[in-house]
Amino acid sequence: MMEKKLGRPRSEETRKAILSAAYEMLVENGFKSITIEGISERAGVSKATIYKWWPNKAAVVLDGFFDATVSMLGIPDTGSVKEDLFIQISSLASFLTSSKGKVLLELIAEGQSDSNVAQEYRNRYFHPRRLISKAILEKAEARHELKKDLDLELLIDLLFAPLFYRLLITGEPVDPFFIERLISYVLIGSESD
Amino acid sequence: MMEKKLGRPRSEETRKAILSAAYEMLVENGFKSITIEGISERAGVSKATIYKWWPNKAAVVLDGFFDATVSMLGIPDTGSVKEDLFIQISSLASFLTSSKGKVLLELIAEGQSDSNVAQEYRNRYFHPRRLISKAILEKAEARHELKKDLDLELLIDLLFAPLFYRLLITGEPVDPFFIERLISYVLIGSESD
Amino acid sequence: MMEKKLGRPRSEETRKAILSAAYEMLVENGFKSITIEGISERAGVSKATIYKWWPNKAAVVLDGFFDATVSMLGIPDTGSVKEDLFIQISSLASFLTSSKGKVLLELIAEGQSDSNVAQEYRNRYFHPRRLISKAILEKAEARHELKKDLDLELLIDLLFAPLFYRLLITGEPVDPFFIERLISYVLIGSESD
Amino acid sequence: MMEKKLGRPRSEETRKAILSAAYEMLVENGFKSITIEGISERAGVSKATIYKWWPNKAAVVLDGFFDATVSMLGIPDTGSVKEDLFIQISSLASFLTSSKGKVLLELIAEGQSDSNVAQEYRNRYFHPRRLISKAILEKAEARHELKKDLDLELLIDLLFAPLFYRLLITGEPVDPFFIERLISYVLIGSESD
DNA sequence: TCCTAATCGAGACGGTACGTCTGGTCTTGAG
DNA sequence: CTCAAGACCAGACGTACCGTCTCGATTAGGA
Repeated sequence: MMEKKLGRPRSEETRKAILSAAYEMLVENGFKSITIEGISERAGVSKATIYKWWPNKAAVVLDGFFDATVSMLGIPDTGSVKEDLFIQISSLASFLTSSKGKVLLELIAEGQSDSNVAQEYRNRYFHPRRLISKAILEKAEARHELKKDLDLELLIDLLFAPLFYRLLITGEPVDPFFIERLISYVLIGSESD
Repeated sequence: MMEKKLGRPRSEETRKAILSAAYEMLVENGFKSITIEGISERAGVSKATIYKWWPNKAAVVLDGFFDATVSMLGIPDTGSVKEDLFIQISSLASFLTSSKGKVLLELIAEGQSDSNVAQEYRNRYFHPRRLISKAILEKAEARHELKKDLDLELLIDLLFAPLFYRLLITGEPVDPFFIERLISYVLIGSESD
Repeated sequence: MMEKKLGRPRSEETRKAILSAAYEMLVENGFKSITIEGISERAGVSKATIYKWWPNKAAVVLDGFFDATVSMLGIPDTGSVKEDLFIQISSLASFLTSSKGKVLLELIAEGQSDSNVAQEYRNRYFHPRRLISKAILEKAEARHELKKDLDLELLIDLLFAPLFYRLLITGEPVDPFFIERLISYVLIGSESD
Repeated sequence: MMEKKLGRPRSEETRKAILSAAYEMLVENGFKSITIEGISERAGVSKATIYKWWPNKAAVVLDGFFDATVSMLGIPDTGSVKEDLFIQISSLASFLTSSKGKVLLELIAEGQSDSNVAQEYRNRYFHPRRLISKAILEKAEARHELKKDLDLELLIDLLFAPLFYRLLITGEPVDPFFIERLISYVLIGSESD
């Protein structure tokens, strides 16, 4: 019934050193420039140890990223959908446009050719945040701020997709004014009365 | 005053061989698996020749891709915005979900770490298509199908962003039913009267 | 005054398992292919245990070899030097050309870069056998089969060196006919009267 | 009929740099301590280039050794077999006991587990020298210094084997006095009259 | 029966070198 | 001047063993 733990236990210190090294290098020079050899050197750790616990570069880097990006994820609750959404979307936008957020975009890029990576950022990043958005909208629904029977999933897509569209594709700026207009427009069709 | 063209002229045959080789390999195994060495071998061309005319892998591959994807780009004109948009968005969606379209997503991914690539697909792919969308909406405006003073740029973002959001990030399906709901919802706030 | 033997005593079973594993692997695939890791696995023993008792690979392997090659070493005594020598040299030759003997040649090879190894095979293999050869020759001297005041050491070198010369260097065969001629020629200059 | 020589020709400079580096390291620290990586670094050459032209470490090192050890190989001709042999054997002995000669012993060692190596030193080193010994003995035969119908091959084995036997196995010294006695004893059975 | 001390297995770890691969540059001679 | 052929450097890849190191479980004799 009990799991046996034979042999020398895995060093937590080493694990952290690897993840920090990976994350630092990620922020400094971007995903593309990272090498396992570099991580190993920076972390003062043997390459073999890295390969022992992670199958490839993407896996280490993802772990490093999410290990460092454990955030609060509080649900804003001002009493107004618009404000709640503005808070959530703004904070996402300012993260994405920071140097740390750039990394997330690179991981999304990596996910196009590595489905494990895609799986990871969906589960570890997008899914939890989507639940929050949904909670915001459901509360608003309960307060009768919104029409009944709205397609909340579509609504969420409409609220978030443009941020990534601009950052990943068109390169247009994502500023508070844009977010303001975005929320306003998307919610027009959803207001009750 | 005239530019002199001394020596052996550049071989058009060679140029085409390189671009086709690049494109074929792109469709077959994806961007990541492409190597200049592979292209050189497949095209029966020296590596040095490739480097002579393109600065790096991404440049050749982009050229190969856009060289092969010269499409019609007709402006749909059914007399109904919804239908026009449905035609344009559907055809984009079916392209993006095809094996050739997958390549575009990979190029977008590549663009996250190589701004030249980003510049290229913006200018050669997205900009022309955006003009068409704008034309559709402006015609509709002229027909008074839409309210005056709409933020057309925002509208276009809202119509296209969700496709890429789903394909690049969430992995949710992009089917005709989704497109239908998307267009409907986005246009609610824009209809005149 | 007495040595204290505190703690758990060394396991004889383990010692044997290591030596047998080493010897088997030695005969199967040769010295070069042996790894401590392999021995440890095959013997069902921890690497650390091996390093506890032997300083390096060569030491274990040597022990394994000599542990398995404890031979009779009887002194032939037919009454005739030639025959006695023929018996001894032939049996050496047939050992050296067997798969087990090949190992001895590999150990000699190893001895060129590891003086401990050289020391070991000299003391544990060659010295005892040289004493026998000397005994044979001294008996013959006592029987007046040989001249007085012969340089027995030189004689022994001349009798054995060619075997190793052929096996280690020239690759020429070492067969009974060769041994016959060898002994005959070497003893010509040594016969009394 | 003509061999075509397409492409960039192999760099002679690079080839030499590799062989010298290999040889220097061989003499300095012995065969065991040599690494391809070390040679590559010392020669200022890419590892890939080394692997392009030589299949493994032994091959490079052998080439380096024989490239550096191109010797005169004159046939001594004093008119006396004993003296001729003494000259040849002495010069071999002093080579073998020098730091450069130690390398040859290490190559012989390597040859025990790599038959290509064995083949090489037989063809490139031992065979030519054996021909000289034979020439010396044949001249002596022609001068009637030696008996007719002697087994010259055996004679040569007896003259050279003890040197290697002592150096490779017993560790006994190989000095002029020993060589003197060796030659004298071996030739006793061969003198005419 | 408990205590003390050494041995042992399992296996993590920092290293070093392996032999391979690709990117990008350079050198030749033919066209 | 262009091109094919192909040699070359740089540097990361992922693997294999090395020899060292915990950790917990065993196994003796002595208290």
